[in-house]
Amino acid sequence: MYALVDGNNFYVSCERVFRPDLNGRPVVVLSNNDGCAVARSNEAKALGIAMGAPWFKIKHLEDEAGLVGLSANFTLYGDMSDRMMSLVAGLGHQQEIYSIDESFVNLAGIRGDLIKRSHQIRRRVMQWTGLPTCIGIAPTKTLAKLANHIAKTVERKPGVYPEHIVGHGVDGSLSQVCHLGLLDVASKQLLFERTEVTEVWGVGPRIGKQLNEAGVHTVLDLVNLDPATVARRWSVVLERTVRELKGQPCIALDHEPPARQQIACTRSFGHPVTERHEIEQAVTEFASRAAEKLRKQDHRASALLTFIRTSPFRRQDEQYSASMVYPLIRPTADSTQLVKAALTNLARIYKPGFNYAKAGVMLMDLSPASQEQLELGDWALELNEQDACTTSEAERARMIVAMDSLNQRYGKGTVKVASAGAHRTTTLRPGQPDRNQRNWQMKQARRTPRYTTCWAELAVAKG
DNA sequence: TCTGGGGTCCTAGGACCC
DNA sequence: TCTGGGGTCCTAGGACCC
Repeated sequence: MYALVDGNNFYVSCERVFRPDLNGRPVVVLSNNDGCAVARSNEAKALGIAMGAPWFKIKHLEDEAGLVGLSANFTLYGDMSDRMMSLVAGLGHQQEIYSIDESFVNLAGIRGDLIKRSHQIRRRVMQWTGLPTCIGIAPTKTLAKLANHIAKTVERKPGVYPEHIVGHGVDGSLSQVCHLGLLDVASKQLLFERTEVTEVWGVGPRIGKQLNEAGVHTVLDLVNLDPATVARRWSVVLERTVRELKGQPCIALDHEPPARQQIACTRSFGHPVTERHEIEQAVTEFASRAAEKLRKQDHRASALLTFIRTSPFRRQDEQYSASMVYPLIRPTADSTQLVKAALTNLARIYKPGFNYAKAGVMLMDLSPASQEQLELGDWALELNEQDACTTSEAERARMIVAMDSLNQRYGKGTVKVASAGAHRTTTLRPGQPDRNQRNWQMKQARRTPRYTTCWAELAVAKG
């Protein structure tokens, strides 16, 4: 049995903990540059504000309906999330943190009344963090998500589900806590019949539309499909969803999720940017931050992608979008090298005369640092005096660690890479590179010699 | 002149999630 | 004027090899 616990209107609830005056009012939390709504209070949802609605289109509701728009504070939400997650973990023995506001909990081996236990956890989270939550319980993760949806809907929209099933009062009702495992077949069928198929985890707008066209409108319709047919007509992914809805677990709990396979840092500018140096500045920042995330998970990257693009929303503008991958022969987490790579890419794809709206840096082909250490050792042996940098590998490593801890302590961007000198070398990394690296190497060989950078230009930017 | 078939790897693109 | 920022997984098709 699995539980899915999630925070209601999470970002808005976090804000309300410190701004109780916002209770009962329509509130949205806005993305970077106050671009669009990424969280909505129930009151804001009732106004018909969609997820992702651009602020400039809903701003008029400030005057008309008392709507409050808040700029996001993701650091705060992250902290609140950590506290919530540690409390929720007490619900069972294993927890998978699925997103900033959601976690699955494995309830195997937990005896006693799961509903009472869930309500206790909800009360504790509320008492200790001020965050409201809902909990769905079921034999599979997909069903637990569905149960959670039902728990929220019962609370928010009375009348959607038959009253004789969802009940009233706290412990006997499906509001806030919904345990599908305890319901009889007929009741479940009724709930499924009243739930749109697009509410199912794994069914997005596209597949939803296709299902509708095939006459599948409700969860009940989907459950009743034959999995083999679904696999043939749609995909093995949707087949898994159908099986999970039937109660057959196909998606396991990841209580120790694997390290990220890629790391991205991208932003919209908020206003059209044409100046090359402005984009260079942004790309430098993105590469540095991505590198920090990379070191935090103790990995190295073997490739870096830089992209820039104009805004598809500005129809009157000529559109341009380009990206380029920079292969790193020796996997690295060194900010200087990564910034250098990002800027080299940028120089190749940047074209003057366009109104740029967005840029980003992605690190790819990540591998654990431990593996890298060995390779680093081998590589260092091959360095001859000509190739050697002014600082040693060990010094560089110490500097990176110092940089990260300063940034962590005094805030993002306290210390950053300002510029980098490049020294051409042609040393190739020995050992057995994996397939991707070999591929990168081949491409690299056709393109440019490798750059090694020095740490002489590390600059303190703030304070 | 006739022009296989199976396997693997890689990439791009599409779908989904929050 | 102003339209988020992350991620994952799967599949189809091309390139290449034997």
